[in-house]
Amino acid sequence: LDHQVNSKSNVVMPPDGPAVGSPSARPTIAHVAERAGVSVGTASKALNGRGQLKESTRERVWAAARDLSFVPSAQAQNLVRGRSFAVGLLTTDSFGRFSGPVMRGIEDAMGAEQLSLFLCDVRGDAIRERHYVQTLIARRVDGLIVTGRRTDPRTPIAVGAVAPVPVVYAYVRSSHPEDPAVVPDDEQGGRLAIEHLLDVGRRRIAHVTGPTRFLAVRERLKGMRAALSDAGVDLPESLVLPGAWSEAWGREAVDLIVAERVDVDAIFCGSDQIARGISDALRDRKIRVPDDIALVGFDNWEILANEMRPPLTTIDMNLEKVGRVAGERLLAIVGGAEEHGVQKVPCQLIVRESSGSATLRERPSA
Amino acid sequence: LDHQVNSKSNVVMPPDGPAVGSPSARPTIAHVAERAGVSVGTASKALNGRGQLKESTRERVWAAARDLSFVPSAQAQNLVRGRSFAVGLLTTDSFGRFSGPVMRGIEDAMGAEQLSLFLCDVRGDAIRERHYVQTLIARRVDGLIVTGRRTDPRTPIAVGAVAPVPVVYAYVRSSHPEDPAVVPDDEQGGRLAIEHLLDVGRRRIAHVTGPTRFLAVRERLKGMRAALSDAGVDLPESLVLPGAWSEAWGREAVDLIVAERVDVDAIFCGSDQIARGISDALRDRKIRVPDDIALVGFDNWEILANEMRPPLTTIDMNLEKVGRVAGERLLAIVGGAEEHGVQKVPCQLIVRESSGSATLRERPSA
DNA sequence: TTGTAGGCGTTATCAA
DNA sequence: TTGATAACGCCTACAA
Repeated sequence: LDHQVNSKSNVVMPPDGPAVGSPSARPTIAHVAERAGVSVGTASKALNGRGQLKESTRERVWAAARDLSFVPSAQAQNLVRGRSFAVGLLTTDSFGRFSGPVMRGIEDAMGAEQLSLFLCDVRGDAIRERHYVQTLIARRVDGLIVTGRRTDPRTPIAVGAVAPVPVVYAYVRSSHPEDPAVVPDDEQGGRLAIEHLLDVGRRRIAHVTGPTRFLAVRERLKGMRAALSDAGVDLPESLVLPGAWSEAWGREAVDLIVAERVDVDAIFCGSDQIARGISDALRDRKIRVPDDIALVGFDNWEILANEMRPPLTTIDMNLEKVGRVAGERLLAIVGGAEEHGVQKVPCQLIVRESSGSATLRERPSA
Repeated sequence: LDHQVNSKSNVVMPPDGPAVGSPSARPTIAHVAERAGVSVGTASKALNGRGQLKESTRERVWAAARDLSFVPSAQAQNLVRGRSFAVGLLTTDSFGRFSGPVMRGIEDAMGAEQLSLFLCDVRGDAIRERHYVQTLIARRVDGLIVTGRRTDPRTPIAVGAVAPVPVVYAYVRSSHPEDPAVVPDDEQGGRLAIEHLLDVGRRRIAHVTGPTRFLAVRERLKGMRAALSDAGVDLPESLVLPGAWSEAWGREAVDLIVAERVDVDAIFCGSDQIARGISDALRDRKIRVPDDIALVGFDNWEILANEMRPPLTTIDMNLEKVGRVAGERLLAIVGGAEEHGVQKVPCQLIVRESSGSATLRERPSA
């Protein structure tokens, strides 16, 4: 046995693998077995608690493993298990503002099942994407999660049709609607914002938002329309102002609203950044928030929303949950379940001062 | 041979591995060999371009591999290579504002060497950290990169001393100063900011910054002092205002400065967020930027700096480079090199309008 | 030029 | 209760 173990030392150096760890390579189960005076098979059983073993043997093996600080090689284990217990995370929005929470949620779901995550920053480059997918398939990942920077459909990931790897999309859809995807419920978010503004007595509500080519923009607006129509409140087209995702556009929109002398008592903003621009422009013009105009944002980007004067009431997309659900769906598929279609995670209203729910009680609602 | 290949199908199901991919498991090199009518060894050589093979054989093997869309199992390859070609990424600042660029840089360095990244979000939890380190060691990662949310020293990662895994710290130091770490050169950054303000003719420069318990705060201040002293300009203690990393503190600081009737023609801000607060407060008071007071921030947080009125001159920490260098140092260690100590990546001045380099030319410097 | 055999570290089956 | 043995998928030295 001793000989067998030592034979490891005259193994040739791998061609591209340099001399790392070779001086004192990690102990193998053979070392443990030798030290405990048992066979490798027995050591394996002892360590994994399988089979019928004498208690004393089990303990000897454990002791040996502890002494050598033995950690079994997941590489070898996974080889026989036929799975890698890892999934690939393809991110398009290289660590942008939205990816963070989504990734955290995914990580959460995976951690619960002891799966590891391979991080791949695709950066919107098709070449990189193909390369990464190839690598991940070579690593025999159990599945793929694709995250995006926007919720619009994207061309599906090309994983060979031969031995298909399950794919779940998070904060982005596949253009093939059957592919499992998890996104925030933007329509419900829009509805939520408007219902809140109606609740606090506002009726002349404008919407300053991003470019209409974003699905999110269209869906939030749809939700807004639905809420207003349910309440029997009119929405003149002049009050819907799509533009850009920037503070500058928020400020500009205020110029427009003021120039046109539009009568408005609330603005639903398509993003917190837009809200910030609006808030600043209103203050410049001595228009009070929320007394004159109430504000509701979208994103709950706390570093912005909390610092605003007054702090911003906004819609939280529950991105962490979006990620977690995506992870859970992937795990379900890996476990043999069928998962199809887009799942929407509800948004949540975060009330702060900019919508003046407190102030409003004291004045007659319009 | 046929029999050997088919024997794969009566392999027992792994105990915890569900029925994924088993219906049509991926082709192995044996399938390729069979289809090409050669032995497994020959197929291996053909695919890897080793040994002396007849060109026609090589081509037949390649064709067979292509037909089966064969992708070699990295699991198996790495098992014989004795390396995983993967590194663990332990992030403390779960995808915060600073992690993004740092991670991108790390990813860059790794991608160049075909290494994969295991993502582990430690969330500042020691238990999670231990667990992840254990997992990563089990996966036999070639190394570890630890990123932080601030550059101050942290207790070193506990990787067993037995078969030590190389660790490099990025945007954080180990409390053991010999451990390899990569951080921005905050002192040089502070110097850069001040030299720029001096260049554009400012002399009464205040510093509004974060809590002094941050090493970054102390080092930036040190750089500021050095630059001023080199220029023979005085820095009264009353002009140094440590506080919090928030817009609110920026606004408050303006109150203080105005209340004390301090004569100031420039403010060096410890963060872009603080600068934003200062900028807003100055505008509220009709103090012009840069005409009355020039502003330089720190971070180059573009989404903020670009949207400011006027856009903010600021210091960029080159975080992506910090990450890249950290990755490269890890690779060097993996390759057998010795790497020790803290390496500082220079900051960079980003000139925008808030420091009024243009405006200033036209007025006499103070 | 090609095939055979042994081994990477682990687990599971079956025999002892 | 334990120990051989044969996989898992791949690579490489050596024999043919």
